[in-house]
Amino acid sequence: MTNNYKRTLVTTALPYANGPVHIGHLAGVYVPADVYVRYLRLKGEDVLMIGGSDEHGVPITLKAKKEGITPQDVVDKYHGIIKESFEKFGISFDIYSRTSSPVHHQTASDFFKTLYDKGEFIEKTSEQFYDQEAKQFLADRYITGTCPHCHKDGAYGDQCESCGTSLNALDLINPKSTISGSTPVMKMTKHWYLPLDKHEPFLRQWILEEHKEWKTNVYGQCKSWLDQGLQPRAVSRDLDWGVPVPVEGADGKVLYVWFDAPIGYISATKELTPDWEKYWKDKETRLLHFIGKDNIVFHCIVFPSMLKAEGSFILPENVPANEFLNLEGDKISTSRNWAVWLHEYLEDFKDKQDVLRYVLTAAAPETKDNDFTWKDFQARNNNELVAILGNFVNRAVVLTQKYYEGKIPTAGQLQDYDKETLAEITAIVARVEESLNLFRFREALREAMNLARLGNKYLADMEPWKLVKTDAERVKTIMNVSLQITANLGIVCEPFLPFTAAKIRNMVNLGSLTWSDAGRTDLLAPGHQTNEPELLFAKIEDAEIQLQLDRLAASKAANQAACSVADPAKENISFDEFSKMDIRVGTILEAERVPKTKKLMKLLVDTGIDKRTVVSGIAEFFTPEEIIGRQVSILVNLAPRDLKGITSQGMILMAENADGKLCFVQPSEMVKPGSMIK
RNA sequence: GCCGAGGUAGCUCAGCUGGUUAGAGCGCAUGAUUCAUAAUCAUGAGGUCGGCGGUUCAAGCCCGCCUCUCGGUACCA
Repeated sequence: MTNNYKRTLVTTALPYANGPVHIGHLAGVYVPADVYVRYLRLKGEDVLMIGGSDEHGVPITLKAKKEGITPQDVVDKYHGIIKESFEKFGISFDIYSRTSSPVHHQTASDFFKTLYDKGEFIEKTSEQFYDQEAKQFLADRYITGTCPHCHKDGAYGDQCESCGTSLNALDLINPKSTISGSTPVMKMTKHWYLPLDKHEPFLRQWILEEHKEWKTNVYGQCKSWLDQGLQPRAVSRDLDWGVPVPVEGADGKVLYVWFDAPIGYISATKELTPDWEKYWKDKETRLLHFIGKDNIVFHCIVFPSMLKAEGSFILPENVPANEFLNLEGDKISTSRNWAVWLHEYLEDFKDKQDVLRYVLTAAAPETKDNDFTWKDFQARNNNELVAILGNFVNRAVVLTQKYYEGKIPTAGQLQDYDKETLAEITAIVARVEESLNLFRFREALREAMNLARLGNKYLADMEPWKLVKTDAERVKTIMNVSLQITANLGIVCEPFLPFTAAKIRNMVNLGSLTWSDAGRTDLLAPGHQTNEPELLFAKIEDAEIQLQLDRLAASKAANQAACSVADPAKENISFDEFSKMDIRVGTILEAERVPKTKKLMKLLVDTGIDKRTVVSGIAEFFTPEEIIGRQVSILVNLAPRDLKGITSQGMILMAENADGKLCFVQPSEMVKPGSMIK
């Protein structure tokens, strides 16, 4: 597969510049990509690794507003933190750029223009909220109001953070602009759409027929999207932060962030080399996107459609997407501060980049979500890196110092066991290579560690420390073999543990080697002088782990405290306004789940006035049997509404707990159906 | 509800187009050993392969139903 291509272009998902990078990003994208790229470089292949910060989009403008700074300030801050932490961590980007750069703006703008001129977009005019005071259209996120579902204030136009429901801004009750506080009006606005549906036949052929070798999670996800049918997707929006839409009459419109972000890969390449077209437009280039599973649809469906529509670009050959990494059993969350932040890790664990790289590779979420625990981190460091890898290298080098003042001894006549051991080096290297070619990084790393295991076993079986008293000549051979294994570790570990590999090569005093040197059993010539041994890894004590666990516990406590604070009171209303609501006590006579829904229950309620049908979103918490006969509060004069083809006449009042659980609001003793609640 | 991915030893995972007693690493137990950061090496215990049914001479792998986890999607008056 690899052989048909002359070069490889690796892109890594652009981290969103509204927060630092955490272990989830690393395990899913950057560590595997870096392992792969380092491996290809070692093989002497022509490869570029592209990265950068994704700096546009509404969340960044909101964050800026909240902190009273400009969007540029926000992205400057996080781009700086992210870029620096990647560098220190050893993610070997050829370039780490950003989408606020002039080159990117130009590139994205040109890309849009090309598609525009080719007639690849469709134009649609629709009504959207407009703030008359601020004179601008409002993104969903800029509108706040009362959630139509849980009736809490402070819901955003796209999502209510109280009940977690995704919303349509048009449904918000009492909408307000977060910019001026005024009530927005509806106004017509024009936008351009990429007709994904038009590319569907091509995508089906290209993915479902020609790329059956993609990972099952990626392939399945694509099939799911294609089977559901693709819709045109807006590529522009009314906002003042982003890449301006480069056509007449598009003032105040920018490219939608999903459209400009992947073009960032192209911009960065352009910034890196004048030869960029060779990497993007030559059929002999292999394009690979390293991403997390949340990005599958963009990189397998949307971006390829864009590239295809443009016409001159190549399409990805593979998209090795990973699943998600959890932390101590809970989902990683930037807003809830439930994460291990890279820049903090680098502070807390100085010079232990490879430890985290090792743990994240060994426990990478390659086939399903995985859990990172500090206990596991400690165990893998102490029991694997220290005990197996570090220890073997140390034994080999220390014995060499002790017996030969650090000079490589000459091997004598090889015994069968020596030959078998040397042959095993080659076999291991081949297996590492095979796994890496298939993007199976966990497996590759495990195999690389087998080289150290081989060394430990060889030493234990040969016992040179005993033999040295009776057969000094034989010991020279044993040590020579052990040192050849050590030197090989200096190569094989490079993709996974670059800092460690450099230390090993330094200890045995070898310069840079290539992957083709791996497997050789004469890397170290007799008489070659090695350097003083140094320990590769240090044990990590319980106290250090406890510190991290305490920090997480504190974060959890802070979240719970924030959760337990009741929402502020709503605006005052008059008694008349209250009186308009006709709330009664009713009795549930019948209840059944609405088929094909998760939450809906169809109820027949005796309101005292009549018997009426009400559809309520309570099916997640109650079974029909347990609620029949129960007295409940019901708002009877709410306008009827059709839900799943059933007319709901009224609303059952529910109390919602912080965890989202619902319970009925009912009278403390039985009352006559139809009793007023006032 | 629908679509997709997953549920294999305490933990993290392998198991190719179905084929002898289901594998690895770590952890655990026992033994050996001391060159090495009490590290290493050997041996062993530990699995109703999520559950039930079916196809087959033969199923972890194929089919059906159920269940749990994750993601997408519909849905909360």
